[in-house]
Amino acid sequence: MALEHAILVSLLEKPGSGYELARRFERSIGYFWTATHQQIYRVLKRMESDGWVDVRDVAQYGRPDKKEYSVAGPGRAALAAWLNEATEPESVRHDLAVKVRGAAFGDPAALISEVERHRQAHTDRLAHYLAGETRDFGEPPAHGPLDAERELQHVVLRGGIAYERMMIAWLDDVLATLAGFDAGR
Amino acid sequence: MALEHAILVSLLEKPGSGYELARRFERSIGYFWTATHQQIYRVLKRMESDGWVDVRDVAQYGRPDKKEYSVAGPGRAALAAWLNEATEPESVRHDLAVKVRGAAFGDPAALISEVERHRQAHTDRLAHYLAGETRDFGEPPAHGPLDAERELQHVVLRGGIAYERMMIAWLDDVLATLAGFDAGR
DNA sequence: TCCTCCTATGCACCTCGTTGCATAGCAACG
DNA sequence: CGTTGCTATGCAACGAGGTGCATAGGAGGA
Repeated sequence: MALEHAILVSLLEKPGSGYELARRFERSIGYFWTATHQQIYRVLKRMESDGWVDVRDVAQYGRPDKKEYSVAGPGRAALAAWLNEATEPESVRHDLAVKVRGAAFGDPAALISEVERHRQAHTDRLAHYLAGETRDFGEPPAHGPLDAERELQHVVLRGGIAYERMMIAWLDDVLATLAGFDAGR
Repeated sequence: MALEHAILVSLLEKPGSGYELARRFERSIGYFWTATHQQIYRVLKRMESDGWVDVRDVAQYGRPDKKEYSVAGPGRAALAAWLNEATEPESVRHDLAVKVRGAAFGDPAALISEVERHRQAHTDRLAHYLAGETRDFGEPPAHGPLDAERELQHVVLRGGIAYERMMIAWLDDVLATLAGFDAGR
């Protein structure tokens, strides 16, 4: 389980509340690790009782108070230990691939609109990534070329961009294959 | 949940026992949808009681008897319904991406061997895919160019190949980034 | 003969993840 | 003043998924 480690990384990048973490998991972090607010609150409780994070009540004006979490020593140690631990690549799960193979036993042409829907979703996400790259990494950093945090965030984003481009190209391949059945009928 | 649909597709391609399905999920199907034998047996029971599949006891010599499952009418209908249903892209989970961003708060160089391990795994899998492609799709099919089942299996395999190539290229990008910190120190 | 391995099926338990719901403060709008 | 909507936290229940273990037939080797 890497959710607790993903939370540690996010809190090291910037301390915040459960609610703020949940919103980060809808954007940057969530592009390669998803979590709902329920999971996050539950795991934060456990991490707090394990001494991995510290909590601080923060009064806010114009909105409800919040609990701001930050990483404590044992949390840092746990993250360091996990980084040195060998983990297997996460299992891939593409329901669309199941559908494509299943289309052989139904109407392949009926799948075209579904594939196009997925293609659109990946195109949108790619545009979003590219906009984020220009915004956050377009200019060389003011504090020298060796800011590890920034460089590593950028290489992860480049991974997301490569993934979306690969998916769009593959979905075009799928569409061409499906169109071939139509034409050849 | 697509496990039941993945099982339906696999049984339509070829009827078999839970044990055989489990081994298929370790190879072809398992490249884009994973499942343990426990999940498979459990779901097969449910599918049987729902009338999605038929069972046939098969006596074997030199090994224990087995139950051979095949898809029944309601199962076919359920698959067709699912194919016409809009599903969201599965959420991606790359623990390595979490590690890469986490490396900013530890020793980036310590991550190199872990990244290289993953790169090797993806290289191995790519070689396996390419061998399978040559074996299964190298020759044009004897029964005409419009065998939908074969064509669709091939396009899914091409997706796997594209994924592995993308991952290898990205891992090289990560390694170059990590090496940059070492050199610049 | 015993040990190990492969085929084949299954139970019990536990964790992870999701859904639905509840509560509560405050802002903005009609 | 009521409704809607955003911030913020949390409980309860359920289903999916994974680990460990158990059983059982037969093959093959030490």
